[in-house]
Amino acid sequence: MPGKHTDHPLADFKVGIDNVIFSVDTDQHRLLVLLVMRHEDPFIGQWSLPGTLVRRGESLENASYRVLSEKIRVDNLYVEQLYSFGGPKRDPREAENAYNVRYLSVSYFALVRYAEAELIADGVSGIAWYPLEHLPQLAFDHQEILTYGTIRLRNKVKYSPVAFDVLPEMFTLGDLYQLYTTILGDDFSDYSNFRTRLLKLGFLEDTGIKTSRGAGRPASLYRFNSEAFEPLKDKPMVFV
Amino acid sequence: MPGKHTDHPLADFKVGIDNVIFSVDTDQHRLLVLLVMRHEDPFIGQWSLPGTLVRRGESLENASYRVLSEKIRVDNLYVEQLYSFGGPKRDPREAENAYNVRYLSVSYFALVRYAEAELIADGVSGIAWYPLEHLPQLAFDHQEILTYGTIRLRNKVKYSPVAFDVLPEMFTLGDLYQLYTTILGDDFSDYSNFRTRLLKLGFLEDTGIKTSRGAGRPASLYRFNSEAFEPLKDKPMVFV
DNA sequence: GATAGTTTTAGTTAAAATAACCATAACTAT
DNA sequence: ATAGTTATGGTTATTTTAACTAAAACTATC
Repeated sequence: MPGKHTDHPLADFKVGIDNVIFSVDTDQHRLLVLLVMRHEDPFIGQWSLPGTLVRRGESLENASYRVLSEKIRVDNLYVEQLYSFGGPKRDPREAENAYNVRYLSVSYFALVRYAEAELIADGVSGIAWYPLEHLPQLAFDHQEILTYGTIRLRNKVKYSPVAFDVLPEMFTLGDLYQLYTTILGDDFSDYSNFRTRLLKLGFLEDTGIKTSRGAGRPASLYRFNSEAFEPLKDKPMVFV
Repeated sequence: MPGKHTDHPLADFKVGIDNVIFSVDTDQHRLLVLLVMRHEDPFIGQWSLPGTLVRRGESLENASYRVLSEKIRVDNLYVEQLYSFGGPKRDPREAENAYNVRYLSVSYFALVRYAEAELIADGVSGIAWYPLEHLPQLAFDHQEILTYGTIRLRNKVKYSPVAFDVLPEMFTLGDLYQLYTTILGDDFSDYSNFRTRLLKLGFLEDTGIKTSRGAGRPASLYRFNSEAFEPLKDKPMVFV
């Protein structure tokens, strides 16, 4: 029953998923995004965000997770939907098919633990972490999606405790500070003030265990207490 | 070329737009959402968010705006994309068609100026502003979309100057305060502190014009200066 | 094994922001 | 004239922030 009481034909869509998967290499102080090489047209030979088309009976979230789990093995991650890009002419395949099927992309944003993430090389597909400052040319409108994802990442990390999803169970305040400076830039806060502020919030438990990594005084290992964070979840924990 | 080197059939989609259109009736101190009565199956006779299916050649934004402008006449508004709901089984029509076409909804969020918004009655369709506290049962998953939109509205109004998109050119600080309390609740700030805080930010210009509305001392009319706001746009103007 | 270098920890202090008030001005209604 | 009402312009104590300072506890080196 297309058209109803009007005569405007409806558009037919394929729906794709594109994942903006970030990780933070704190050792090298780099913010990374996962890219895959395209092996088919359009944009063959170009880097792109890992994506797929949604299958029958598959939810958007599942499609997003399927692509992610095909590319990397990881246990600790944070995922949320980002934005939908669906204008006509955004995908060159639209011109090729007789029925004018359109391609809508629902993008997802993920942050994964770098040290733990293992890239799955299937022998064919190129796949790599790229630092945000040295990106290759991207296929489709993926640069736009990535830019949008980067803004979302910076906001997320400022206002919600996603950092603890990608840190190990126990971490030093230095680790945490490294994570924040890598994502937000070096000038966002003094380390000493960052410490006192976070400790005063009261959701970081000192385990008492000390760890020594190279030079300097050993640091205490802390644990994130999600129950203690609960009452604070509406307050902005702004670090700017 | 469905399937490529796998044999998983892709899903075919129709894409719909659903608009969560808010307005604020400051006189009655109510937050309103625009609902329309459905005149066809499924969910015939139930209230729903104003929506449509995307036509050939039409962008998502245009489809959203088309529905909005079919329902109300308004000049001043703020619009942004909200979220996409696309799981299988979210629309009963999916079961009815032979090809298992799925229905994905891209929702948009809008805030319009209440005093100016004129509902377009076409003689058939029921259309009404409903206060958020007294909602009827909604069709589809529209209650979920609306809940999501409400959260977004509260965040938007706290962190960005959307309020000035729906206030008249000139307004009193009392008008502004009314708008904020209606959206965020009465306990978010003392009026006096709200005043001093906003005035210190420096993007409100006192026109010097006084207006008297009923009892009390006449109030100054202010104007929003968007250039003066520009450098502040990254800072959270948190009112909690 | 003394010393320099490094990193964590634990402060201090001045300035700024916040929350809770209070007082007066300038109007309307009685 | 007087009471009621709303806008305006404060004050004050308390917190929060930003910029430093200093000591503690280790490693590496001479």
